[in-house]
Amino acid sequence: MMRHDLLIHDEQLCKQRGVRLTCQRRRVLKIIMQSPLPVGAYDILQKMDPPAAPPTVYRALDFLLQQGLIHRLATLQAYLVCEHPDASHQSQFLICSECGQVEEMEDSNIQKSLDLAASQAGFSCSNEVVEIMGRCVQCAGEGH
Amino acid sequence: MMRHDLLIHDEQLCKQRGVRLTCQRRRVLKIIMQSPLPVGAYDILQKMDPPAAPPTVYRALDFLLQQGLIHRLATLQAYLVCEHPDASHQSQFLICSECGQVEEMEDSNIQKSLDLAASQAGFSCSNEVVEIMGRCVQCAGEGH
DNA sequence: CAATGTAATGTTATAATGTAACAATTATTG
DNA sequence: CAATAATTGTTACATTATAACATTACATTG
Ligand SMILES: [Zn+2]
Ligand SMILES: [Zn+2]
Ligand SMILES: [Zn+2]
Ligand SMILES: [Zn+2]
Repeated sequence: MMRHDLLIHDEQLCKQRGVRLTCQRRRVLKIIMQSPLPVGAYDILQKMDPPAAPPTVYRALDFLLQQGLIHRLATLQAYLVCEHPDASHQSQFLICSECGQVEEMEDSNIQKSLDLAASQAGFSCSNEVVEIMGRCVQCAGEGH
Repeated sequence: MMRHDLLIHDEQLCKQRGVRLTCQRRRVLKIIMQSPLPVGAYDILQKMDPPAAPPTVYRALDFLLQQGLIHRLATLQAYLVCEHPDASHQSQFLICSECGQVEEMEDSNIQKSLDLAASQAGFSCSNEVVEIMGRCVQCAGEGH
């Protein structure tokens, strides 16, 4: 279920940026990529083979977040790959409470409405968290 | 700095709804109201006098959240009073990274854009988390 | 290459947030 | 009052994340 092309893409991206996608960082990234659902830091930790300690995982996560290769869901305290890691972007997430699937959106209308409301309040945004919980189209289709 | 009228309002609201704003729940609510900034569960715990154990605080928080008397900020893992607890509502929060102040908004444009994007994806929302980090108008004004 | 400085990792311990499970108590109802 | 339900007390533990310091790998430059 992993997209190998995405990993290669991320590697090239890091090379272009002059940052190092080291062994540990790549291992963590691969674990996240191989998961069909967002994974917690300790889920990743368990899948580390050979084993690792929490700081190793969290450092890798920090790096991957900084490089925009993954996102963190604040409501789930879990991590998932970014599908469009080329440019820095603000995403919105649709999180299905039933199957756990998450869809990453980049909706410009949402973006505009957020920026407008913030600027009207004199607020200058640095980061926007939008996480919508509910039922995805598949789960909603399967009856109540 | 606490709004006593809000506490009275919340008490009446609970009475109307036939739910019990018990002693422990009121103590937790008052602690949150008295704090100028969002408070963590363990901050509340420390302020409980006479002392209490974590489950006591979390149960009270669960109740207050269910009744809509407080909100939880997923990004901060902290709690703050709702200023308009009368009707169930979706809020958006402006969180200042500098001073920690949080402003609760109920922006209908944001609401609409979220609902539209979700429905276009066939997604039925149950709960929406919108937390915008940045600098508030005061802190942005104070130079650099 | 050797010396040096920087970046990354290893390791141990601990902090911070939240919950499970069951007993005891209090409030409500018939 | 007896029975029931709701709330609270208590202990222990689960989960998520970080601090602090030692060690290793990498890069730079003389
Ligand atoms: Zn993305
Ligand atoms: Zn689903
Ligand atoms: Zn509110
Ligand atoms: Zn501020």
